[in-house]
Amino acid sequence: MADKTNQTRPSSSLPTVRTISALAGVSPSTVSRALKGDPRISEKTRATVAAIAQQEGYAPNAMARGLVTRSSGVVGIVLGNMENPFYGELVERLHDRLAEVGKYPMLMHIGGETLDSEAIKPIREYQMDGCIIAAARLSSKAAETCAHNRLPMVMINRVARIHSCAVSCDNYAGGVMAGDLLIRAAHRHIAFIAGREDTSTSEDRESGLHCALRKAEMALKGWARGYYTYDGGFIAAKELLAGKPRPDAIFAANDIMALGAIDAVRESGLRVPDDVSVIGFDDIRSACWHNYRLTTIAQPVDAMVTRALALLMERIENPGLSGESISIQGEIKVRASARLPAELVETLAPA
Amino acid sequence: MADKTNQTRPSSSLPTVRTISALAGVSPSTVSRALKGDPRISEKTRATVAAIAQQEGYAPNAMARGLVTRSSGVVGIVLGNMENPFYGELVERLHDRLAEVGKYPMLMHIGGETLDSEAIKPIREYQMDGCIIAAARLSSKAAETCAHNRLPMVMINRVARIHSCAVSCDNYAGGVMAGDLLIRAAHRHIAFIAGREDTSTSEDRESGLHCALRKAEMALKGWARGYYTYDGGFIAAKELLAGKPRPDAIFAANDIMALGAIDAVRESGLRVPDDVSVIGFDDIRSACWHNYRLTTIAQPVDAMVTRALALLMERIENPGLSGESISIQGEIKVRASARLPAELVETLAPA
DNA sequence: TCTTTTTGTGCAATCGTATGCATATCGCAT
DNA sequence: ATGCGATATGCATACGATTGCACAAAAAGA
Repeated sequence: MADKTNQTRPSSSLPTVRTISALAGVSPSTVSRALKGDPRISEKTRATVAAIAQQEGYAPNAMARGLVTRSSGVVGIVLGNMENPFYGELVERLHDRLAEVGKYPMLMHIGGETLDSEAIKPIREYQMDGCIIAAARLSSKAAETCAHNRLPMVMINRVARIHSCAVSCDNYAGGVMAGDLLIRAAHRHIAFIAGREDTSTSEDRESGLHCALRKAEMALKGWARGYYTYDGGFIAAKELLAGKPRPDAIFAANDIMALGAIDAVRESGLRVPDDVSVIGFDDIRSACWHNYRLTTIAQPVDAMVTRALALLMERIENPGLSGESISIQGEIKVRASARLPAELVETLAPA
Repeated sequence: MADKTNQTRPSSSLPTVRTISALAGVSPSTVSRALKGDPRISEKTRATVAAIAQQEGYAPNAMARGLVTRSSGVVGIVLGNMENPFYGELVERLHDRLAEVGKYPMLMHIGGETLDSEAIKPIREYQMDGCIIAAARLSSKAAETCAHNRLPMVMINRVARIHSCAVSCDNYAGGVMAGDLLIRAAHRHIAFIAGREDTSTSEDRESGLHCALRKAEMALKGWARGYYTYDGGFIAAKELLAGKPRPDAIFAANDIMALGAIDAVRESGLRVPDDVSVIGFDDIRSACWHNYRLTTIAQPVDAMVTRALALLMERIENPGLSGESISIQGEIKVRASARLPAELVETLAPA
């Protein structure tokens, strides 16, 4: 009489709760409860079920589970252009942290100019639990889309303009640090290389620089857009170096532009930092390559990822929570691409 | 009497086939068929249903669909260490191509030394349709796991040692090209910087180099391991340069090691390519930075991705297909980091 | 011995979509 | 009028796990 409920599937299929329940002589519901540690199940049953599940190589079907629990366990990661290796590093850590809380990352890439509905289709189809937006550009649009779908979302490396969550490095403070260092090193003609239009990261870093300049009663002596790319930074620096007076320091809104700027300075027959100091932002791996030794503001990636996921998880559990912005202080990494202030030189000299 | 089947859900929930079917006055099955273009549904009905679905912002639930079709639409991408920006570029294109065929990428990262069961859990839980392995290391283990789960899989940038699919650049031919170029440029002391242990990419590139050397009746004059990292390449090059006779050319198994090598050469007070030529492999973005202008073998990433996905899709549709290895010819990018052969110089001189 | 409580399991419905099969409707030839 | 093939649609079930509720068995109390 148990034939109907206990029929085991042909062994070609993967084991299901029913396979396990039949083998353990209990009901499917007991198997389900035992496997997730429901306290109502006796220790003995739990052990039996666990052993059989292990032996049969059972893995619960996430789709079936998601269907009934209304939680897919999938978190979307929206990425823009991957030219900047910073995002690769970010993704790597996001993945690892997500895995710790049992979520899995599905990649979404918005490469082009537009955020078409095609790109965000998976967030609805897969009933994503939440979304992390790590694209500097188009992130407001992506955020709107998430909000519209009532999807918990947190932006990373971007401040919230609309009602939403965001975690970023304190870009303004970073800009101030960079500016201060340059000013203390007696630079008089400081220029800035901006990222793409409408990116708060670039704007805030620039504002910080302006703040530092203002305190020293100085003004920005050059400005060019580098579009967050190496080539953009190179061209922007070339342009700045052709200006009069020629800048003696360049602060770029991110590291790859700064590296491009260093190469431009050198190609112009000038030396870094003797003739022109260069400071970047991010502290990507290549920033500490021997050829560059880029002084830069390091983004606290670990802390940012940790806080971002905390915010996200809170909102997945409680969708009613309101938006929250966190900005974390970065750390200036003093390397060789920027001239040192006299007082620092003295400190370091004895070594 | 239609109350039971036609009850619309509270508007807080997302629309489902039933919502649409109630609004369109047809059955859920008709909605399902209409939306996926089943020819049995009349044009009129299809139009009505499509319009309502559009208006209600309906998106089919991928989990429910996956449950019944036994196909999740999810393809796993197994990544190793992301230090090499090559993988970032690869992932970007993989995503875009997958989207074209209606598959979505879920990231799996195997950072550590071991490929623990935790890392591959999602492939079973999410009933992935297939898997792309883009990790140089541990890929055999990952492949074994896939095979064990009867999961269609293709390795990329890695040749198949076991019964499975793989798409790679023709690493051997690339090694030959690099070797030939160096030999034709009259280099006499050629050294090699290897990647990590047990990676076919590194071994095949080295074999190609050896082949070229043999043809010219020469022998390798230096060998060091660079572990596929910038620092590794730097240290390896330092070591090679300290050897006697000092190499006048270095071929590194990938670009970041080559960049490290260039920096090491320069830090040793030597010039590239005047004193030492350097050739890399991959053609990552930073290879064409002005400071390096690295001569390298460009991997045909687009073609590799295209072929890899074709293989994968074939095997998703027909799991019985046997393993297949594809290797695609790379292209040598002649830049400034390697001295040019006399005949090439003449060709280029007039320009 | 008979309740009452506690503890452990099972039943059955549910999530949203897909699909084999039955059926209704129509046109058209017999 | 009857039968037949097309064409278009609905019914019912399956996919696999979860969970509210009912219920059985054992333990505790009267």
